Amino acid sequence: MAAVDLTTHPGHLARRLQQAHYLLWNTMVSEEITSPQFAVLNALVAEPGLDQRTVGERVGLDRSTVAEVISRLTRRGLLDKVRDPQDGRRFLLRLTDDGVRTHRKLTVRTARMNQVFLAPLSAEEQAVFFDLIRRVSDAAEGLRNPAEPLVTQA
Amino acid sequence: MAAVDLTTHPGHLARRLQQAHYLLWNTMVSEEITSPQFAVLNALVAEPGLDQRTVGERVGLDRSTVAEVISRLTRRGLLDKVRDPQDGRRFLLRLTDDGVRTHRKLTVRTARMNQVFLAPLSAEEQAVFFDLIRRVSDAAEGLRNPAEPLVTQA
DNA sequence: CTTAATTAATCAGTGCCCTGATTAATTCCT
DNA sequence: AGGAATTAATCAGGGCACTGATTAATTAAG
Repeated sequence: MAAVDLTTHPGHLARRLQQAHYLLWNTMVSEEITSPQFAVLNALVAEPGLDQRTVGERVGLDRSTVAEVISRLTRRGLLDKVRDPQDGRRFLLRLTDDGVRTHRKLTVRTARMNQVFLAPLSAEEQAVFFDLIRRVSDAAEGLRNPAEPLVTQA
Repeated sequence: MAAVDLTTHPGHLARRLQQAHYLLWNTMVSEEITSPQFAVLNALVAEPGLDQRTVGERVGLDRSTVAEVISRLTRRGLLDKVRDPQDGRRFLLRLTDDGVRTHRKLTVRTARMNQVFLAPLSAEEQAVFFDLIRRVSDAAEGLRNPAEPLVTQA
């Protein structure tokens, strides 16, 4: 008697969009390496020697999740982890040769998948799609981290 | 040397969007009931007495996930599960009074949250946002379930 | 210099999401 | 009617995502 139309709820749509992407990734890119794992590989191609926390920051993974993803990639021999001699809390991360090869291979497939995924939209629509999603995400992210919590005292 | 810009990858954006939504939901709607759980409650407000599989279909959850979500809602006393006398494989699902109350309460908060979430977009942009995401999701969904798998023989 | 605050990483706990295999009930076909 | 396919639900197993608590190393402050 008071049910709501979920197709007008951005959260519901976001979840469906991600599910759709997950499926397509699985069939067109890889069943072994997931999209977040690829994101980590990519971050380390761009900036070899990052520590775990920073990688998480780059790709949008929290400390716990990034630890799990990295442990899987390490287990598969795609990246190496060495203690930072300058700061014993950190581990420095670096792709192995196999990791670099894997990243290269998946980069190609990912590009193809993105084309298929976005095929229902025209080029202009794709640009709008990116812009709108980015703006909404960034704004929500901003609510989370109040840039500078101005004087919060009585 | 060949890193890719993830902000042009729809999958990456979809994941970030969902994370942003998750955070906002947690702070503005509920820390107990999740968005998928609300979706299930909502489906049962609309159509009391659905079975588990159909609920999953309505809200976009696969058989395993819907089972987990329903078991949590049952544990919290928000819904009842009774074996269908007509078909002993099915369980018929129905909200408890508490479930109905919870749904009503969260509906209000969810509406507020959606406003905040979409605030960075104008009304027209919001409409476009929904349209584009729906079209991409539906198309990808379609790739998954070939409507009628026309003669697939040699 | 030594204690206190901070920071990187890990761990425990909860929940979502998918696949492939299994079990139990029903339906279809001969 | 009786065996074969189908179907609803469950289970096992892997992966993503978040929070709160803990541990170890570093930095800041007295």
